[in-house]
Amino acid sequence: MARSNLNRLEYFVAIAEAGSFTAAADQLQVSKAVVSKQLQLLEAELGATLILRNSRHLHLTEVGQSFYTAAQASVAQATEAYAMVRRGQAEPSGTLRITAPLDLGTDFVAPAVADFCGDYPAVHIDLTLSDTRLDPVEARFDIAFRVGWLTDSANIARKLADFRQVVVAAPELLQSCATPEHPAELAELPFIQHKALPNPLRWKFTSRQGAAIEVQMSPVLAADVTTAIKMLALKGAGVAVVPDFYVRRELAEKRLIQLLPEWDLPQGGIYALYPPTPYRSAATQRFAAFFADQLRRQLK
Amino acid sequence: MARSNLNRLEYFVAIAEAGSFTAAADQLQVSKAVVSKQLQLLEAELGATLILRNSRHLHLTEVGQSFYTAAQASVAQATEAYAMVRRGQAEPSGTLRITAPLDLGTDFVAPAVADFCGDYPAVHIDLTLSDTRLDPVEARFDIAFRVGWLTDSANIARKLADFRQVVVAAPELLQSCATPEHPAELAELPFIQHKALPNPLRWKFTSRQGAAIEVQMSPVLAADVTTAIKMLALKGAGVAVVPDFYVRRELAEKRLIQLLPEWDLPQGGIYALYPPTPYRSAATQRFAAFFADQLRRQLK
DNA sequence: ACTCTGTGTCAGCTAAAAGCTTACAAATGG
DNA sequence: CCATTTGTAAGCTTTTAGCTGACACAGAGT
Repeated sequence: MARSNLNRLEYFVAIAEAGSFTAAADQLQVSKAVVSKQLQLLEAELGATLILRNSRHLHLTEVGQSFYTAAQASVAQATEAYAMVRRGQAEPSGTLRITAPLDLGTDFVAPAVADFCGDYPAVHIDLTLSDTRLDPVEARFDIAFRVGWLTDSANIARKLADFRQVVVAAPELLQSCATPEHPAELAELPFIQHKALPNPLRWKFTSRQGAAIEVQMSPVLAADVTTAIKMLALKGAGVAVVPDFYVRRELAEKRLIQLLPEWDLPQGGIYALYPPTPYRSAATQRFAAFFADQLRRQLK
Repeated sequence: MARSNLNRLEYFVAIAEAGSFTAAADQLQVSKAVVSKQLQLLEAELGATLILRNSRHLHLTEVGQSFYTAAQASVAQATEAYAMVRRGQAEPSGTLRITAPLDLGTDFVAPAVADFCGDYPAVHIDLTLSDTRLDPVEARFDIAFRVGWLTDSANIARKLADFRQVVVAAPELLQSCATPEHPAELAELPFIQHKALPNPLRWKFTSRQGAAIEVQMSPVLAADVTTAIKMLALKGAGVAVVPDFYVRRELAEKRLIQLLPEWDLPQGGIYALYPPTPYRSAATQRFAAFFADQLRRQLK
């Protein structure tokens, strides 16, 4: 006995509803010969005659009637399933799971999330801020934002922006010790170490003229979270290296001073990481675009 | 956007339920490569990722979840539709519409129907007795029994038995007039005419020795129903030509006498007529077999 | 009785799927 | 670190869906 073929249900239902093979063919956008043959195949699969037909009229047999009832329900349900997903693709909805590092997360992602939710009330956002780099597929995130440098992974990455790292210190600290004129002098200053970095004490400076120097810092404090680093630096506990975007306001308000502005540290990137799926939900796409836009505007 | 292909729903549901592509492939009896590709095609049709997968684990995305719910329902309904019909094909059920001529109907079909209903309570039989030859497809009969000779039609016929026609008269009648020794003498006797026959007065007799003669009867009475003919003959109203199977008991009980037993009239057949469908319901097939068997046994 | 028109079916063909097998990369458990 | 399992890719074969054009049939209307 032949295996069932659900597509034929669609043909049968169309015939039953259209009232003729020709009409069904038009509706399904195929030739009437196809409709005819598909029904024959369906009847063969079932071993039963569903439709009595001569070239003028057609009506369902008794089995045809009961088969129609069930088939119609199935096809309607299937159509609904397709429509549901496609509708969801067009109009963002559902839950969006996002993770980001604490710094970027608090200052940029969280406000964006708030704005986005206002625009798309059908979307529910679940935001997880953590400096441990959570894997999108492992932890089921739709988007994972990254700051810095990407480790190799199977995920799909898109760079949203570059950022500079800057050496900063509180004005109070600079009163007690001389403002350094050269990177080498930093080794003498108390340094606040970021433990989450791969090599938190060794920094490579490059001057605009092309000179390069690596400096080994002397840690007085350590933290594994950039927010804490910033707080410590603000309190004058020491010198710290932080992303520029994260201390924009503090620099502007002179609560932190950038040291050695003539020397550059390695640039990093702000990335969006997606699980390696061929298609992304409308909500995902929309939020990613929304956030990239907002970020670009603020960092300009 | 690609048109929907309901078969893929079955693949998707199988994957989701089996928990792996390999298991789903086994269950569907196809290679795993096919399962993989079909899911990719489904995702392409939908423009959404349904299943997050790496070579070790897989789990549904959010859209995948809701799609699964609907798809599962659809597939289950479809399977049920198929099963329903196939079950019906295996185990007779439903309504069986039968028509038969009055004579055959009362004496043979009706008792068979009674017995059959006892054996198959799931079958409901709708029996229509009428000497007007109803068309199976026109009047939606599953089986139409015919006695005599078939006119050309698109329907499917199967001969169940032969029958002889016999000339009969009541013993009372034969007291008032001499028992005929030769067909020609019948022309002198009062004849009961069957108006439903194409040529009810002209009968061709054949002797065992090969002699043939056509006789033109002289009607005294006419009826369009064999039951009435028999009744009239029993009352001694005249001579009549009737199918042998219809007067077996009366002949055995000597309430009717067969005239000219050495001469034969044209033989006819008892037929079952079906609408011209490629497949017949289990109930139809079963009843036809049942009836043919019972008929054969009684006419032996 | 006729043709005319629209209907379902058949035959023969082409193109597109569905399917298999083999090979391979990634992940995991010993 | 190897053995094993799992999903995917590539190349190929077979099956199916689909088209067109011809045909037989049933009514409707001259």
